[in-house]
Amino acid sequence: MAYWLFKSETSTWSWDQQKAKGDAGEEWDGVRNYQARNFMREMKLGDLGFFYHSQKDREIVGIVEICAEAHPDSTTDDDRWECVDIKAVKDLATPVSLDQIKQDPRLAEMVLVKNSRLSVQPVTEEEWKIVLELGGTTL
DNA sequence: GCCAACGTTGGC
DNA sequence: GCCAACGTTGGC
Repeated sequence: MAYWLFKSETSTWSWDQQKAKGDAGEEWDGVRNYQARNFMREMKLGDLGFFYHSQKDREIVGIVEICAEAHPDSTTDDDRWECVDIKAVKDLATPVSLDQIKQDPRLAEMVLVKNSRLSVQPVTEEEWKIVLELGGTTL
């Protein structure tokens, strides 16, 4: 089981929109970055991820599950681009802000901190547990 | 709204 | 295959 983090600007695709899709889930399309795509290719059914709002809110708000492995991105004919489908699992009881993450020395190595521009990124099991704890959430 | 950091593109 | 120019992202 691997853990991931998906980043989205609230105005582009919000957590509320993701939740509205329910168990059907939704394509995580529109990614045009090789690193991000490569991570999506590694994802397996049932892997879990965080849903992060970038820009204005800057906080992790929820938990998602991979419900379809990498397939061609339906928003482009360019066959270089693939994406996975994700579905909302649950809200974090308390959102975990970027500030909190930066203040916690245990999370100093998170990709979110190290490479803020990467929109799809891996999360270690250690980091996963700490963020859940900060969010007052158990699965 | 600014700007630093980064990724991609294309000319050579 | 290098690197300058450009575009985009996202924190501040």
